[in-house]
Amino acid sequence: MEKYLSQLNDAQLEPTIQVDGPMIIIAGAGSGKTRVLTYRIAYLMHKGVDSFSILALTFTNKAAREMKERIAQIVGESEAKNLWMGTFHSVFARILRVEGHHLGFPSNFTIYDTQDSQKLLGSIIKEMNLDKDLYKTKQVYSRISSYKNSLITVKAYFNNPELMEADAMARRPQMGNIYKAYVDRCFKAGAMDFDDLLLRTNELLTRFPTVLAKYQDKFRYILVDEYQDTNHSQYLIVRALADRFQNICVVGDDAQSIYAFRGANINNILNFQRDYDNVKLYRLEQNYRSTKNIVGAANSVIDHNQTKLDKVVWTANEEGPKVKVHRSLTDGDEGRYVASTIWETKMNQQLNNSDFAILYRTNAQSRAMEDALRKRNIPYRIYGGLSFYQRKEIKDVLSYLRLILNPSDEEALKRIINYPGRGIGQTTIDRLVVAANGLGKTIWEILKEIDTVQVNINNGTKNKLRDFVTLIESYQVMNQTATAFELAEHVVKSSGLMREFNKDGTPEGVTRLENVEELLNGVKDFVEGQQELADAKGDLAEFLEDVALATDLDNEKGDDDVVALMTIHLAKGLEFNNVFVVGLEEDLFPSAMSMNTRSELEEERRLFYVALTRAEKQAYLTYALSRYRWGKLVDSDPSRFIEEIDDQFIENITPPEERRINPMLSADIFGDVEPNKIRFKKPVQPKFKKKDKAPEKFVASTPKNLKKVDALGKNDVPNTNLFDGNLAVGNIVSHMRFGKGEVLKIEGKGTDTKAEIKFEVAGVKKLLLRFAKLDVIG
DNA sequence: CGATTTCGTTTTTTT
DNA sequence: AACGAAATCG
Repeated sequence: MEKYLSQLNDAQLEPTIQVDGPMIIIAGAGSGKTRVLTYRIAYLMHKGVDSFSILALTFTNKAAREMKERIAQIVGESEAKNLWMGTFHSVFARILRVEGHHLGFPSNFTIYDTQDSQKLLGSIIKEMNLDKDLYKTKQVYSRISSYKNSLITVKAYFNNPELMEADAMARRPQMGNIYKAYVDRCFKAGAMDFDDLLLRTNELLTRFPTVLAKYQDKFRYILVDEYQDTNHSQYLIVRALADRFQNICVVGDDAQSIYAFRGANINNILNFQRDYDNVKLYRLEQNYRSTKNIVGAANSVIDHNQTKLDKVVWTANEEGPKVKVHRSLTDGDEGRYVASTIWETKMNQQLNNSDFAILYRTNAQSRAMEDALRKRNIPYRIYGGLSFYQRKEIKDVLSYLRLILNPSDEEALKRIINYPGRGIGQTTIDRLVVAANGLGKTIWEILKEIDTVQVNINNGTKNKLRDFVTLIESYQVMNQTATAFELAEHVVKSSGLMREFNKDGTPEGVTRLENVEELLNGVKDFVEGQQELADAKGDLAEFLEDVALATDLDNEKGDDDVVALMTIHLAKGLEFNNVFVVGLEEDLFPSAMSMNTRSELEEERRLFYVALTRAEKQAYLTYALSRYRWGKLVDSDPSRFIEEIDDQFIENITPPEERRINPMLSADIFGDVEPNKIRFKKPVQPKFKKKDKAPEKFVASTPKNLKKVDALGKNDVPNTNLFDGNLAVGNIVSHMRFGKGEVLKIEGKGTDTKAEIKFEVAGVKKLLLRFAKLDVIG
């Protein structure tokens, strides 16, 4: 143990060997908090704390797994495996399997994912004959989610006139009734959604003091990582469990709180010292990850936030190269710039692909990056987005497995009762739902009693329903003896799913088949992995739970040498040698949806801070002057976040000519640009005005005003436009792709002159003149 | 009842 | 641009 402790600096050592009492560690980015957490857990065990009585809550399963491995290296495998470690969701799902019966849930309850929940809400809204444009499932879902995360149960909702009024004012007076119906239906289906895993845990601990006492006694030492991103529900669980022994250690960085949109409450970390007595406070402020330039740039940005704890992150690392800022014309160019830079840097510095990450605000941005990387044959992997387990074909297979385990699972049943086609149509399903609701039973129960129950379904269809029941029951019998893998394979082959997937020979169809194959391999791996662990059952239920709570990051093979592409949210906690933060444009990052209030904007800024601080050696910030959004080419201004960085840490590297290393590779987004025609008379450096704008200014002004400020900045650029003045309103022009059109409007000047042109076929387009090659024909 | 086509919506981030 | 839901037809 001594040998490990000697690896820590003084600031890290103190909290590591502080055993008892409440404590908070404010850990700046890259300050070694994971190391402190792991060593602290090892130290607790070293000091005689029983490994069974330590609960460590992490933000991702991957973080938990890695931490466990590191602890195992110190204290040994057999001890480390007794630790309770995982995300809030997975740990409390595990506990609810055991204790859920107190609340009336079966131990094999299903975990509904977002898709399931929204589908159920969709049917409820339909059944209640509500206007689906007014009650959008997504909005209703997020509203209910925020109720749950704030611990507002259905009962609490109806006891709260303010809430009801707020929903009524928003022209959704039926919210409460939808909420009630949704909760009832989930309960009847033996299902919990993500938020229920926390809400029901709270219910359990509140309503059953003996259960609370049991877990208080069990978890004598509690550690919570990423505490700044806990929501109210999680906060209460932690407080309840830690109440008896008060051995609670939370770690976090208020500057990295980026999940307010799903209920995270930054006040949990800001107020921790008020919540417990005699809190010991530790700060980790030395950054070991990044160069001076990166740390300096990140600090200068986060300084613009008002809401924050006092903390000075510094580093003794080398100065390193400055943060590079690069401007492109389009998102396609941006991708090509990133890809070629990765290519060159890799060559020059002998780096691996995995030394690079491309981070973006929205998943949709991955496409341009992907295209560019593929053309350069740079291996990459996209994390997040539609996760593997949410793909249609995978959900189809999983729905069978879910239904076998829990036949009450309404969403699984509805998904597969007629897939592959069995001649059971929507009308039949609707009648089954009506019958089930009317009798207070599940659809499965109605199906089982189809002969006796009063339902308007003809005999032919009834036969089909009986066949379906027989099929599922035969699987249930098999599940008694077979492994999860044997069962899954049998289901895929015998249900007709395989035939269905085989049917179309399109490339997508082949991919689907491969995905199913991969799922089966995954089940196999799982079963084999579980069999190695003596105490695990290796059964279907556990597999499904893993799947329901898995994130894309968790499925990381880890051994691939690939460039990582992901959203900044997903990148939290990770680090890379070289990081590209792309799409730094107003309305994209910061997102247009997040500029209405100061707190939203500050969260965007923290997100940017997280992005920058992922980089060890070199950070690149890129933006494009126009990009395709919603299928249309849209002009954009550079993100205010670039301006907020102190000049001394950044360097503009937009080259005099757009980089088009290999014109053959750059099928341009316009499809009409001849690369050698693009010329600037001189290097066009974006000039960022450095005048320390107060954040208030951004909040007070409307987005429109902000745009003006930025536009002025852009117009400082010398007029280098070759086309300026050559075109007038009313001209008839010809465009290689869009064909003939008439110039409606010309706006802007200099390099940014744009023309609005009405094409005969393609309709009205706005084009950057410097870029679009137009022939004036009249 | 099922297949095909059209229409409309979507892009903020995720356990 | 891309996907899903609804409308339409067989």
